[in-house]
Amino acid sequence: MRTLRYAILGLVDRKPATGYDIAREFKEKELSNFWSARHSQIYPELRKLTEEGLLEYEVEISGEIQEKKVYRITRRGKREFLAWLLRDEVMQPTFKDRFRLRMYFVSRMPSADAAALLKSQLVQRKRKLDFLLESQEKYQELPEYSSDQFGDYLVLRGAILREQAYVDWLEESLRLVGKSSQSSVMEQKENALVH
Amino acid sequence: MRTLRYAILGLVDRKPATGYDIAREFKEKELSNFWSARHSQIYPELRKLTEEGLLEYEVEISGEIQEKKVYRITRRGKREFLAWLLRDEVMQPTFKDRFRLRMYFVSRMPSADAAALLKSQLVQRKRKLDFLLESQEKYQELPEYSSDQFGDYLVLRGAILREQAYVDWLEESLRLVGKSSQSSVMEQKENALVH
DNA sequence: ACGTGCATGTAAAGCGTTACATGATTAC
DNA sequence: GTAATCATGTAACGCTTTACATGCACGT
Repeated sequence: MRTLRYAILGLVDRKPATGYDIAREFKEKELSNFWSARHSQIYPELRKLTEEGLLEYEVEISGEIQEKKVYRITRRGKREFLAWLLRDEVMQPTFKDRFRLRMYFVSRMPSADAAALLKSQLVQRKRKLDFLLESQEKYQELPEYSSDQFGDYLVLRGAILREQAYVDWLEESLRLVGKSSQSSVMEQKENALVH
Repeated sequence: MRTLRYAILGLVDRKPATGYDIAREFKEKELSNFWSARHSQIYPELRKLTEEGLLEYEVEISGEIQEKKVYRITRRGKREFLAWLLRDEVMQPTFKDRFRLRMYFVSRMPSADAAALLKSQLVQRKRKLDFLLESQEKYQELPEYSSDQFGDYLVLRGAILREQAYVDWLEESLRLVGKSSQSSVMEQKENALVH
């Protein structure tokens, strides 16, 4: 699929960058909500892209000695990136999610443990959602289509809707675990042991 | 992380199964919304789990000759699975999504192409959502906590909320692309070329 | 007889994480 | 001086997909 390749091309197309810059985008920025890679994957990919003539770099000096390679996209790079960008793809059937997998097996654990796991996720997801909602405040009005901010805004909205749905699901699940386990035979036994 | 290992343990714990059965769960069932694997990964994993004493199998004959290995979970397998199930994990920071990555770079493509890509995804996601909503109709009432159906129901609800949020995001994005590009300079040039 | 589904495996290549490795710059 | 950040790489290992490979069972 070579997705990382195109993610890097796109980032460098937005703005010339070093490998370190790219790693930071994947770690801290909006982008990290739907793609990421470590520097150990990025540096070899930058090299490959340069060898293929899709990127080129200039060496800059920061301070006295330290060199950094600032990559720019080439005309061929732009062309290949645009071709990828316009490809209409079938949707990914599976978004792997370990927590959902655990919940699939929820009946194998005592309902108190299920509730604890759900609450822990809920705290984390809510924190994430709050952070995203704060980021949204930077946008007082809709950015112009042709600016990079427009893409930033679209995917930020996507992340917010996604996290909100996750939070809704966790809260609903917590309610259902409470409701369903109250009446269950298994739980009556558990309660009998506790009281 | 060895997630596949535990997914398989859990499935076999729910119900004795062959490798083929497991592959089918990952391909067609609710489970496929948040985890999957191909038979080429499943068969070696089943072998490893058997060698480690977490699974065991009996050979059954279907028809005259064809053998199939029906796996059951062992007591040690149950113990290890439960230990995994109760582990409280930090949330995955990134759910990789190629389509969102494309939209991050939306300003690099003409807005007509962006709209076309969004519409294509929308059709696919709506179809998926409809399928999930249909599946939900099977549940006339909340399954009992201790039944496998309870987990099925929880993750089905999760999938529905997730897909609904995706659909909402796509529709909102389509509106924003229309709105923002109407007034943009770039788009006026595009229109000038068309008319 | 033929096609679809059942059933099980291996091999190669690609993708991704963790760990190994090194050194400069900057702010306190 | 020292800690955090900037900066670039490689190696080993694990996970995942695609392709290669084989054969039986069942319905029409």
